[in-house]
Amino acid sequence: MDDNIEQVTADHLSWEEFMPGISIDCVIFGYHRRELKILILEYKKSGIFALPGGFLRKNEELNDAAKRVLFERTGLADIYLYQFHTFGSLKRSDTRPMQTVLEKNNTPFDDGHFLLQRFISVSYYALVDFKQAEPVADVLSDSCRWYDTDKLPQLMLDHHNIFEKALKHLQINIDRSVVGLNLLDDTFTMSELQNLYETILGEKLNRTGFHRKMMLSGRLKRLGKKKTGKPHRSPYVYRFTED
Amino acid sequence: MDDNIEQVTADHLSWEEFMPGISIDCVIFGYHRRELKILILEYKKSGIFALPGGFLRKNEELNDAAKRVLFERTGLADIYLYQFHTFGSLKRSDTRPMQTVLEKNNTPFDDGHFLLQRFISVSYYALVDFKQAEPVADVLSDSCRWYDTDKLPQLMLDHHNIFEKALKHLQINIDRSVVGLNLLDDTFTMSELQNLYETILGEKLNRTGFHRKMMLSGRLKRLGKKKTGKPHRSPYVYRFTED
DNA sequence: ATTTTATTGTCACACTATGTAACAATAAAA
DNA sequence: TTTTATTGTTACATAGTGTGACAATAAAAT
Repeated sequence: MDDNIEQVTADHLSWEEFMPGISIDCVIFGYHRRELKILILEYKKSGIFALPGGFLRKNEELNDAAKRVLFERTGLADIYLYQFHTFGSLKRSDTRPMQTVLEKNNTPFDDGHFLLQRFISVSYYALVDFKQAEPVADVLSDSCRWYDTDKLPQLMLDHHNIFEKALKHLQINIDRSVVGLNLLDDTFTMSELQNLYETILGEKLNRTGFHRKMMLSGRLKRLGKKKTGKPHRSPYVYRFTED
Repeated sequence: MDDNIEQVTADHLSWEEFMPGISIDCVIFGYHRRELKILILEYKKSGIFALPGGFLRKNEELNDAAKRVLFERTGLADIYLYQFHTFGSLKRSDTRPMQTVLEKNNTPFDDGHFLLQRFISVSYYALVDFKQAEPVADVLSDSCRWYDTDKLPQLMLDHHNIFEKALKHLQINIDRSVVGLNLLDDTFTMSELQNLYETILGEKLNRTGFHRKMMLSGRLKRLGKKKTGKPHRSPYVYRFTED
């Protein structure tokens, strides 16, 4: 990354590099200890929470812009990304939260400031390895942190709608091995995979049926046994085959 | 509609009413005589074909803009519309086709003309009653006509990609009764419904299995018998129940 | 009036997928 | 050696789907 938001905000003319009116928002999913998590930014001293986002450069592919946002917030490249919807409600035009953010940052602005436009948000969800990601706040933010999806703070504008729609798409796509591949460790037990499913779907699944379905799918390769140190039969570990 | 494109093109300042860089494209599906069709515009004297599209007014809901485009091209309101993807490839930035269109229309323009920007296209597909729609060309076009989806002309920019992605989404959504409801007459025979499925999916389906699945779905109400005037048993006619 | 024709509605059977309970295997603690 | 909790597997019932067979029928052909 040879540019960053700090340079951009320091020089208002730099906003000229971006397409006006188009923003990119990312629902970045991680998974740890039976909890589904997403990354949330907190703007400085404002108590305003938002999904990580960014803008589209005038000579940049739309999907590349989403990858760039991902990289800037997590340090990770080659992330699974899926564009699931574009949000264009007029309710998104409320500029008060962003005015508050700019004030708290002591950033001078007028009504025509780039960040105070109406934005159409092209939204992606991403699947990342919770352990590998290193969340980084942007210049306007104090923090970029993981939040359990069942304990989210109140989010700016329609960002909670965006999250809910992303989760619905994730639930529909759960049977693609890319979901387990990106949210779990490289190898895992059948119980760990079932726990992931149950967390994402928000419901208990039958153990026998789940086991059979996964084995018949042909997407899992059984490796050795795993020592759990617990007083019962030790489970096999599995890995996803490429598909 | 109290505005139209004629007024807009006559007065360059009117482009100020629209969000820059954002366009809306519609894949408008119809069905007639076992053929799936979409509406295609032909720009005046240029041999350039394109999907019907439009732009987003600064104070307009994104979905309302799509409805407006639909109404302008078909005269129909209350159409089934589904936003399926947003296209933002740099390949869309090639302004030569639109320059040709403007030249053929004897419209003076410079490099900064509204229509010669890079546009991000928010794309919808629509399902309309082929018999009720009355296709209307816009000012830049000679015609707005139905084309069989298996005999499409070469389309501008990435419009063929857009069509293909719309068709994939239609195929995935085919089991929602809204598809049959909007593409068939109010009442229909089982064969007519099966023909629609086969046309959309591009494959033959088993008659017995199709019949059974439809009846078990609970989405069909059997009405009376239909006189076909043909030398064999006459079929029942059905109607979709609301869901 | 009877037979022929093509299509429709339904049934029967096989096969697959899924929900559920039961039971044996097992690793470590008791 | 027994107990405990979890895992892997099997068995059976139920639901869904693919396929062929056959009777019902509306109008044309005889």
